Amino acid sequence: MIELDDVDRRILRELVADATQSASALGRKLGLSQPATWRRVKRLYDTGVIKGQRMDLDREKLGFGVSVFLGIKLATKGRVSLDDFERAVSAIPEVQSVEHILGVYDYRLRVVARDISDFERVLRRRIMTLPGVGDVEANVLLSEERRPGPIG
Amino acid sequence: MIELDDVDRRILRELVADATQSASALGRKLGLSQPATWRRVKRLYDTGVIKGQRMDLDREKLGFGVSVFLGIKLATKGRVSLDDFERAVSAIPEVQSVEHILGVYDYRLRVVARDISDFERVLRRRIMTLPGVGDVEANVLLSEERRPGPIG
DNA sequence: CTTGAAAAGAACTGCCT
DNA sequence: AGGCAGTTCTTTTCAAG
Repeated sequence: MIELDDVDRRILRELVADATQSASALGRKLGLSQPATWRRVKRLYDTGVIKGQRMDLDREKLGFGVSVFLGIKLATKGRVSLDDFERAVSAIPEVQSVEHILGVYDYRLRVVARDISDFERVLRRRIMTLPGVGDVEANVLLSEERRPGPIG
Repeated sequence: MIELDDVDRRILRELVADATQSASALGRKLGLSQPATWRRVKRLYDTGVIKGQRMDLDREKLGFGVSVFLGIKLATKGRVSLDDFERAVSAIPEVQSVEHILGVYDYRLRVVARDISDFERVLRRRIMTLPGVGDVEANVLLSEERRPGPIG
């Protein structure tokens, strides 16, 4: 874990709100010069606090209007089973995220599809044929809100 | 839904892999000039296919090593109940995402905390006191893999 | 930390094919 | 659509206080 001062946290909060602003614009808000701000941002990248930047795409405009969350229980849960499952699931392009979890289910997948019948195809041909799959629970995404989350 | 040609899809695939690359670097890979590439990227922003860029922070390095997914059923489900719930949940800083879903649960929350006892505090003081909360299911995140998802 | 400056590169504009 | 040339802005790295 990395020690951050108050200025670093304000920088992170600003960048989470708008990732595209320049070091000089950022410095103006914080009362810092452009080089000082730039060095701090670079340090946040170098220490790994900032892992990078992700494109935020509109999946609906790309023709993928359906997102479904799947909770999956494995029938067998040895180390090999987990590795096999993860390797197989990584080959499915419709899977947007794979979360290994501890609780009622073993994995949570976020799957996107063009429509419900396209989702049925993915479910039957891709998901249900994954190695070791047991119970599957599905929840269809209606709407979502992303929030910045705590910084410090 | 928006019509994209093959070049646009290659641009999106490149940008999903690395959101920070410049228009000239992108153009070199595609055999396009810098202005031509830039105009295409701008058009992807203007049409809303690219919604923006998000900072990808390392929550562990920020001291928030615990992520938990909560499935929540509401006891009462009128329109007012949903609005009340969403408004109240938006005021909790530890909540990273709020997903309104259709299925076994009504909402799925992603909650981050410093450790398990910190998570217990959030759960008891913040989550369980939300208006209309019925059943709650919890899954602790062990590891996750994000994948690009389908473009076209 | 600051200011100032300089060089490189990226973003943006207008014009022409 | 795409390319070329040019302008403006940001990034990145200095030196000096």
